[in-house]
Amino acid sequence: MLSPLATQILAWYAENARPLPWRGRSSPYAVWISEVMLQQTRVETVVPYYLRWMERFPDVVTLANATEEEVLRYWEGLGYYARARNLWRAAQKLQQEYQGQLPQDRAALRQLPGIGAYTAAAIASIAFGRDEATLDGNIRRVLARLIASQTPLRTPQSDRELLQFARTHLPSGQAGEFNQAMMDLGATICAPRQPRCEICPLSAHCQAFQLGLQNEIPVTKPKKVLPHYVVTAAVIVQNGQFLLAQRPKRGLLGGMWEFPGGKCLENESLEACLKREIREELNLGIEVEQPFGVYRHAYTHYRVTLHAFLCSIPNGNQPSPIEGQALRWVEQQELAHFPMGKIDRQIARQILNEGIKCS
DNA sequence: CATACGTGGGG
DNA sequence: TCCCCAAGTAT
Repeated sequence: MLSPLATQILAWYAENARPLPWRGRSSPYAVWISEVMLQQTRVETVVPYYLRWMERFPDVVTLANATEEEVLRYWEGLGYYARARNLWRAAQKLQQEYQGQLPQDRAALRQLPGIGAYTAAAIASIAFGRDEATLDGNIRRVLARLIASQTPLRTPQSDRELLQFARTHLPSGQAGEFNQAMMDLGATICAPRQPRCEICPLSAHCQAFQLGLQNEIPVTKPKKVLPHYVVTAAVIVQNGQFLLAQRPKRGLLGGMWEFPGGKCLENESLEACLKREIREELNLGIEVEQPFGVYRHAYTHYRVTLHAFLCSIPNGNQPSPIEGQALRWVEQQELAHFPMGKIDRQIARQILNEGIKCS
């Protein structure tokens, strides 16, 4: 027996499901890739990446046998790059331990790198028809409004309440549809701001709407102010080649390539900062020749203003990475082959556009 | 349990 | 310009 709420949302979904490339007769692999790409990322952003990815890595084995570098290149621009490396590692685990097939069980899925509580239940329900409820940002907001929950979202207490409610309405055999329907509803009607309650198929079941509280719910925790850092980067040119360094596998932009540099200390000049950073990281003395560009960027938890400088190396010195990071001298035309975050890609593009004189 | 982790679009 | 936030996960 379906609950009236489940009946309503499934009927709405049957008419209003967004036509997305991973919907329809998609493989479990396709569902997996789409779910990971969609983590904290908008549908419109994901679609072109998804299509390119599936063209190049159509199945688990193809992905497992690719290089990490190429995987990151296909991910470049999507952000949260640990997702790409985890996908690649998970593919290798699937190839070795599961004959290249995704497991169908939520608990087994949960053991793969990059698959957490949400994604495990999403794949189990969408790709394998399992009766699993799940919570993402959209579903949390929809459910919180349905029960007019005053509990701040993304807390263990809130998740317990919401998951319990979701399970009582989960239509057996149609959990995947139910979960996707809730997400589509959250994305298109039950929006964070200005929800369109007048056309919502669930308004008759929605306590927040009945109470006129749809703009007050869900309750969210106050945000913190983002710190701002001034950083420098060196475009080091020698014999027509540019020096690139690979970032550590863990942490910000893990495994991506960059023009080396780092954070300025208090009261430190840009040039002094750059020389110090290059000395610390590469045990290398450089000559700072001229300003190359200024780039502003906001990451999730801080902002940066990056000052890039054209630099040279006096008389035959050579860089030697202190932290064991990889270094490469790269021709202009090769820059495109190295996965980079947004700022470094902008610098690389500018190098190509301007055609740097080589010393 | 709090924090780190990217980027782009909309108001 | 600035703030919000979007199909979360790992530590």
